Amino acid sequence: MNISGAAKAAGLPVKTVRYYADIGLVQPAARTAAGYRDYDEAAMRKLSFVGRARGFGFSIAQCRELLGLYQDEHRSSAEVKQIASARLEDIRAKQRELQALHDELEHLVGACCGDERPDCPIIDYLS
Amino acid sequence: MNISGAAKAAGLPVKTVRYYADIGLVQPAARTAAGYRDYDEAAMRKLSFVGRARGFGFSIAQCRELLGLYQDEHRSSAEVKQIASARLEDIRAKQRELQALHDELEHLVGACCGDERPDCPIIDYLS
DNA sequence: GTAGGGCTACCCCTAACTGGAAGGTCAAGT
DNA sequence: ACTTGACCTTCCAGTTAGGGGTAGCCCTAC
Repeated sequence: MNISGAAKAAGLPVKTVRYYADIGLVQPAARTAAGYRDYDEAAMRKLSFVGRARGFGFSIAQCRELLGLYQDEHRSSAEVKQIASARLEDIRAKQRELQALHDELEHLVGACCGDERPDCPIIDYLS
Repeated sequence: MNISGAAKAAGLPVKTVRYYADIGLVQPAARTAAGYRDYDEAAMRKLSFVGRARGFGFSIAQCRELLGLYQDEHRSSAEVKQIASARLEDIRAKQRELQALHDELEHLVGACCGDERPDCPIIDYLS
């Protein structure tokens, strides 16, 4: 399978798949005589795996780690769980931060009458 | 006031203040004979304003826009409210996205027993 | 006069791509 | 056989919002 086929199958942009090959995250199985990247079943499964993990917000480094575990017959589920748990805690921290921001900004937006006059509690608050 | 004084007053790193000057977001009032950036009251108020707006997650481009309104005697509060409302909607969208991610990942982490065995629902799900 | 700290510009680095240019390749149509 | 257009390659540059480090002035205090 050439790069556009593999990209389509994994639901990723071609540029991204090329990028993953460049950084050694997911290498094509081979190159054709003309130098085209050639993806086999296994490589395409890895692409999909990474695509899904990225969708979950795992970083490239974390994807590399997960991919190592994915390919490791002797992995323990504890290792995977630890990475996922850390990511879950990241998400919770981000949620708390966003909530505080949301509440404050909502308060400001609610206090601004939004008419023609230049008086604005949002500007006042930021000043 | 020199750059470190202005930075301290605005609660920003010196590098950041220099960066804001470089991109024309907040220019110093003048340069000394030696080429040092010189911040007056107005410039320092703008620095603080931007610092606070950045703390709210407004992008540099949005800060530029807000700063324009901040300095505009004839602004309407509606313009400001619109920018802040858009940002609020950004935050809400991000929150919804994070919540979905959180729930899914929490489910996966909960389903993983996390022991020595290689069987792992997280890996299974990503594959 | 010299030691120290502060200031300047300059360049490279980050994450994870994205866009574009220049050039080679492939398959279909004429 | 030739051409066209889509596809592939590599490489370079840019994105956000600065951070880190260096070399070389500058200013103040002792």
